[in-house]
Amino acid sequence: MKKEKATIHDIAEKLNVTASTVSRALNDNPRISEATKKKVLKVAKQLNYQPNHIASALRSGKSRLIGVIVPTANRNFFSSVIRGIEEIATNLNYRIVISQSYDEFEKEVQNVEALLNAQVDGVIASIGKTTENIEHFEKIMKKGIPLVLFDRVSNDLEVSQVVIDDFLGAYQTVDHLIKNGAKRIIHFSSSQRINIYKERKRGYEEALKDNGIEVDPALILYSNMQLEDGRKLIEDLLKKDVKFDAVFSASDYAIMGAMQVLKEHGYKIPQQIKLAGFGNEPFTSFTEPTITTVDQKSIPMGKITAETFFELLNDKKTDPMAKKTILKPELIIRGSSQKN
Amino acid sequence: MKKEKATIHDIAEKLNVTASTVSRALNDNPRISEATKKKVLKVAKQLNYQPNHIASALRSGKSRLIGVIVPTANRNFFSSVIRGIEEIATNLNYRIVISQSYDEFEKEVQNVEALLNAQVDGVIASIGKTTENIEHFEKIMKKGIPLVLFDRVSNDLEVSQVVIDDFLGAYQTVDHLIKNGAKRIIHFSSSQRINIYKERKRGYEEALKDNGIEVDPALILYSNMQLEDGRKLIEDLLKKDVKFDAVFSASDYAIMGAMQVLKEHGYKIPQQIKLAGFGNEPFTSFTEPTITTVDQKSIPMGKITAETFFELLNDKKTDPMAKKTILKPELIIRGSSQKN
DNA sequence: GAATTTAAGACAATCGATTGCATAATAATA
DNA sequence: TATTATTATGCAATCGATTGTCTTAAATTC
Repeated sequence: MKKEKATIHDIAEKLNVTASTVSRALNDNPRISEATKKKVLKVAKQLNYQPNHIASALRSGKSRLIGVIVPTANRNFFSSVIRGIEEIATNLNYRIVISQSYDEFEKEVQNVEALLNAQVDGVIASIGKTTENIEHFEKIMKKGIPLVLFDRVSNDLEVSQVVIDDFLGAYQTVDHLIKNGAKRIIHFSSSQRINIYKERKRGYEEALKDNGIEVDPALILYSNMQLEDGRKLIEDLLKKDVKFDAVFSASDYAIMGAMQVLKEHGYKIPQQIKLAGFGNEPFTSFTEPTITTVDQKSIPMGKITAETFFELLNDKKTDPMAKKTILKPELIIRGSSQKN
Repeated sequence: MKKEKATIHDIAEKLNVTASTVSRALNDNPRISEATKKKVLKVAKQLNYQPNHIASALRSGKSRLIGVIVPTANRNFFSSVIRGIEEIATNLNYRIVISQSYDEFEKEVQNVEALLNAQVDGVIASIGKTTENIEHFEKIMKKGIPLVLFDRVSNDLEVSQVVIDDFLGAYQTVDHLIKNGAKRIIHFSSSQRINIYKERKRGYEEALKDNGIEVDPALILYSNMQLEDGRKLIEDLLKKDVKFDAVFSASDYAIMGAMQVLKEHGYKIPQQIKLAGFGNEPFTSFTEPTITTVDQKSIPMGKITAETFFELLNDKKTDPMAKKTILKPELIIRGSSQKN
């Protein structure tokens, strides 16, 4: 009953060959005859041999581990990307190691260190909100292992990345709001150091211009874009009696807060004020009215990120070009933005 | 510029000691003098030494990796538990390896195999819906490494587990519905092979009995409890003209579907029909009315699961008692269930 | 049939850290 | 001072798989 795990040496002994032969046989090396391979495979099964990845990793330098860094694992977007990554990785017999930065620069740096120490074969990450410099990511690249960024990326890093076309998503949304009668559109944004917010704002501005509406900086409000922020911003606007007929938020949470306050004040959505968010969080289809938003293609993004990662991993060329994949977002038109 | 990673041998050479001394010094072994330890630490920093976890893992048999198996990473509950686990694990300098079973038995078995091959130091898991037998989990236990189950557990396994008191959560919810005037309460449930659903049903039944209401099996409906299931079940009831004044669903998604259909048919919630779900999914606080539900304490559950795991890991006793932690759920009373 | 390839394995070093046992040097004890 | 304990390291094996080089025997070529 003693289940001592079998090693290649046990197999070797049983067949009167050496461990190297067994190793090569198991790896389908052409230097080993078919007959021997068959025998090895048979004994391996018989002994219930399970390869020791750690030993293999030590010698070969490949751990079959991918480090994944996200700000937080329990936001729908990130957990969906993780889901996508995991699916691809598992199929290729790789494992993913998750770590969270909590949007803290310090933790992000620590996470990179920890993952490198764990000898991951590469890293997939989405940059935290407070990340100031990117030396830790450069360290990964210097090691010569693949690094792929998704969604929250950095322009300072010559590295493969997967994003959605935030500009386009915002542009289409604002254009849609205008086509449905909106003229004075508030925009909720956040730190312009973060690409996605900069791009969404740009999309907002361009859509206004293209529709002959002047951009009024006073209508662009910056916050952390949580639900509470959305509430406060709208309450402020109402207090100051600022006139507006629509809100385009770069975050679904903030637009949710906005909608709550507007409804509390008796405004009719979408008749008096139209709303649109960004992210297609699950709750946006459960509210009343349902919220128009932009789908970020999170699961496909995870899959494509993983695929990009494996391309890099298998690409033996010395300096693989940094490849930028831009996914097309999808405007999901729902009740909060319809004409009357 | 060549950044060859330093090993303990490099440190040893520089100090004219052996690698074993360096290893012991780094591990703060009492057999090494303070003076030497200081010197080693200094040179280690100077060479930017980073320990190779793989090498250490091979020799010591400890990978500092925890395998985590969940049905899906992108459901709020699971991603929150993952978040909690990660937080604790990271603090203890452990890494977590995520894999998803997609509620498929086959995948779950494969995941266990893969994690064991990756030499994880233990496994934390929530069992899939279709899991028929538990041999794969027994295999983990036979290996003598910790296994902790959370939420979806198995009574057949003598293993530490962390759950919420599903019975209590359901009981309190149904009691609350009755106290608010409900008399004929529908219950949405799912496979009775899964503990949590069995317990929730039991809580429902007990609460009815304790309030002098007879349990009517016709009012208990079984499904997969997705949103669509909730819709269908309610549509059926309305078609059949079944009378009821409340619905208690073991899933928030199903109750959401129910609410949609009821509102579409002109029913007033909660005046005519009261609703309550289970899980405290984020969307339940954004609907109209907001949905009464039971909070499952997902992040604490993750943390406690991880803590239980580490207790087991550090417990050198041969046969640590399987420890069952039962968290108290929290009934979150919202608009969908209030008296008139 | 001698010379040269080729095929199939064996041998042994290696990856980097850990650890049981041995040893040298020093301190404590008789 | 001789003897025993103690302290601080060194030595070498080990974890399990991988891989460059070498060897042997069979196959091919002329």
